[in-house]
Amino acid sequence: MSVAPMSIIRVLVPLALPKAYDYRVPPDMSLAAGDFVRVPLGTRRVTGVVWGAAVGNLAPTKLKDVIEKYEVPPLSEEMRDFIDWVANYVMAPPGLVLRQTMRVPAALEAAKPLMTYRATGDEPARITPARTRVLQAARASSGLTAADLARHAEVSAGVVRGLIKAGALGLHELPGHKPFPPPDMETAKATGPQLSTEQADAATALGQAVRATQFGVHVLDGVTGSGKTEVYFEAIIAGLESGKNILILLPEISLTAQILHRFEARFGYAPALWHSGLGASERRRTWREVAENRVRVLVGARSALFLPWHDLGLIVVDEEHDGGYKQEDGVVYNARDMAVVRARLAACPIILASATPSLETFVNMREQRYMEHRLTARHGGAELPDIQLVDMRLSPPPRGKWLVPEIIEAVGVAIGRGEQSMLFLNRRGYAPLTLCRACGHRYACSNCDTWMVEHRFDKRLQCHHCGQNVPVPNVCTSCGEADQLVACGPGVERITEEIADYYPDARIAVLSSDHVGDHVGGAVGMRELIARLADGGADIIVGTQIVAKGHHFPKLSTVGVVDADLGLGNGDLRAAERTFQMLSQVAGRSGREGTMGMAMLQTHMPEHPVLQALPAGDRDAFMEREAVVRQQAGMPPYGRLAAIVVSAMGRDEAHDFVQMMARQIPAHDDIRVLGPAPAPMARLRNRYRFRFLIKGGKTAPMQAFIRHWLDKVKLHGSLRLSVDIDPYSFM
DNA sequence: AGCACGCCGACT
DNA sequence: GTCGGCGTGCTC
Repeated sequence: MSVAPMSIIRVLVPLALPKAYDYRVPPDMSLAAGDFVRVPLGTRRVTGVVWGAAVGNLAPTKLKDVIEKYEVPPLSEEMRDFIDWVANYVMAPPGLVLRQTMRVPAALEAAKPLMTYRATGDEPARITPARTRVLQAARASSGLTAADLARHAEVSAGVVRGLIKAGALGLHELPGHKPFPPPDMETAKATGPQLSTEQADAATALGQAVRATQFGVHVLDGVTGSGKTEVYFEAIIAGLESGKNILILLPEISLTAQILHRFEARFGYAPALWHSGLGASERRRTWREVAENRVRVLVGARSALFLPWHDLGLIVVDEEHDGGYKQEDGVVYNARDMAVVRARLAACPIILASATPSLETFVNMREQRYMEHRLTARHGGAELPDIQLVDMRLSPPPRGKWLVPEIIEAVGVAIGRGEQSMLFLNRRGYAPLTLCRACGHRYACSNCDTWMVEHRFDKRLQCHHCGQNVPVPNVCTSCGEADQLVACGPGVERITEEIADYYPDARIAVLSSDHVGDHVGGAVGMRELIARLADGGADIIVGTQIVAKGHHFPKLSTVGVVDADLGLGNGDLRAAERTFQMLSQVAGRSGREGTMGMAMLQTHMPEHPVLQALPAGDRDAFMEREAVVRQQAGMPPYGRLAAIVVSAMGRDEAHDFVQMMARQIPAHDDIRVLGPAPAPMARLRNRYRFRFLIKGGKTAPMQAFIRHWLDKVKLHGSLRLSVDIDPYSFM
C-alpha cells in the first residue's frame, strides 16, 4: 500500500503578515489555488485563500493542516494577481490587500435558504382581485419571496400570508441568495435617448472597444451636462450583450443613489450596489452573488474594485479626477489608478469620465496613451455659465461680513425672477477660529495641530480632524472672562446667517456633511433633501463641496463662490488643479435648462491662473500651463513621488527616529529624499508626525528604493510608519 | 490583527 | 506574595 506524498500549499490570510504561509492538505481534502480555506494560526483559526504551491522553506514538522474548505467559488487567478500587484505597488503586506476582498466573512458560510413561494394550483375558497393578482405574479415568475409577491401584485403582505394559509401558495426553499434581476435588454435597447452626433460617435467607439475585449483606457471628457452618463450607458449595453460584467465606480456614496435612478430609468432594472453603508445581509448577498458570477452591473465606491469579480467586460470610473478615489487609511491606494490595473488584468476597456480630468489623465490623453472621447455641447443647448470675478480688494464686503455687494445683488435679482441661487464655501460650521477678546486665547484642539471650529447650530466647538467636540464655553477657559469669545472667519452657517439678514423672507437651506451626514442614511436623506431643494424647496442654498458634485438643480441660475482662493495658498502640489476642478463643478451647477447661468467668484487674486482660466472657459490652456509647471518641477506625472510619515506618541520619539532614518537614506541617481520635516499636520490625534518626501524621475524604482531603505530601520515603542505611493494630498 | 509571554507597580 | 498593566514578538 502506497501513501501519496501529502501535498503542501501556500495560504494567504487577511492579516498584516509579511507573506503567505505553508500548510498541509489533509489526505481527504482536495484544494486548488483560489479556494477559500480555514487554517490554524497560532492559537486561533482564520480564514484565508490558497495562494498557490508551497514555498517549502519550513521544516515539514512545523506545518499545520488546513482545517476545512469553504463551498464558495475560488478567487480567480486574475483577482489573486491583482491583489499581489496592488500589494507590491502600494507597499502593503499582501494579506492586508486580500483583506479588502475578504471584508464579508459571513459570505463564505452557506446562505440561509431563500423562502420563496409558488402557486400550488389549489384555488382558495374566497377569491378577491388582490388575491388574483398575487397568484398571477406567482405563476408569472418563480423564485419570488412573500415580500416580492406583495410588491409585484401591489398588495399588502397580509394578502400573501392569507394565500399561504389557504394553501394556494406553497413554500419552495431555494438554496443561496436572492439573485439580482437579470438585465432587461429589450428595455435597454428600446428606450435609449436620442444622442447628439458627438455623443453617438463616442458611444459607438466605446461600444466597439467593449466588444473587442481588449484593454484600453478611454477618457470620456465632457463638460457638466454634456451627457457623459448616457454615453457610457451605451457602452454598458455592449458589455451586457457580450455577456460580461460591468463595474461602475463613483467617488462617494451619495452619488450612487443618483446613478442608480438614472440607470433604472434607462435599463428598467436596478444594478447591484456596493458601499460602506450597505447592511450586513445585503453586503453578504452582493459579495456572494459577485463571487458566483451572477451580478451583471454593479455601482459602487472604491472598495467594489476588490469584490471577487469574474469576467469583467468594462470598468467605468466616473468623476475620475475626484480625491475620493484615494484611500488614505489602512492600505493607501488610488482606486482610479488601481482600476486601470484591474482592467489591464481583465483585458477589458476602462472609461475614465470627467468634466475636469486630472492632470495625469489629461497628459496621458494628450500623449495618446489614453483614447480621447470629447463631448463639447451641453444637453438641450444649455450654455456654460457666465463666470465673473469679483476683486475683493476693489469691492470689499462690509466690515464683519463676507459677501460682496455684487453677489448680494445678484441673489436678489434671482429671487425676483423666481430662480434659485447657491452660495458655495468649502468650510463647515460657523467660524473656523474662535478667540477670546479679553486674553487673546485661541481655541485649539488638544489632540491635533488645528483650531476648534464653532458649530453654532449645535453650540459646540469641533475638531474636524479627530472629532473632539466640546460645548461652546460661556466663560473663557483661559482667563475666565464671560462673553468675550469672538468668531473669526466664515463657515457655511455664518454665510447662511449673513444672507438671511439681506433676504429675511427667502427660504434658505444649508447643505454640508454636518447637516446630512456622510453615512448612508445621510446619503439617502441627502438625496431626498436635495431633490426637494432642487425642486424649488429653497430660494438660496448655502453649501460646502457636497453641493458641487453630480446633483442637478434645474432652477438654479446664480452661483456665488464666497472664497475662490481657499485652497490655493497651502502649497499643495495639486492646489491649482483641484481648485479649478472644484470651481468649475460648482459654476456648472447653474443654468442647466435653457437659461444661461451666472457664477461670481470672490477673490483676492484675480490674476491667478486658475481665476483667469475659469471666466475664459479655457480649461485646456490652464491644464497645458499646469503641465508645464509640473514638468519643470519634475513633479507627477513627469516624475514620481512618495511620502513616508512617521508618527509617535512623543515628539522626541518621532523626531529621534526620523533623524536616525535620515542617516540611512540610500544613494540613488534618480531619487532624492526631502526631509524629514514636521508633517503638514504636525500633531494629529495626539500623535507627533514627521514626513519624508521621496521624489524620483519618471521611471525611478521608488518601491525598491523605499524597501531597501526601510529594511535598515526597525520600529519600536509607539512609532508608526506609513508609506504613500503617489500621494494625492499633501496636507 | 490577536494572542502569549514577560517584566514592572499596587493590592488583599 | 499575586494580579494585571501593556511593550514585544510570533503566527506556517
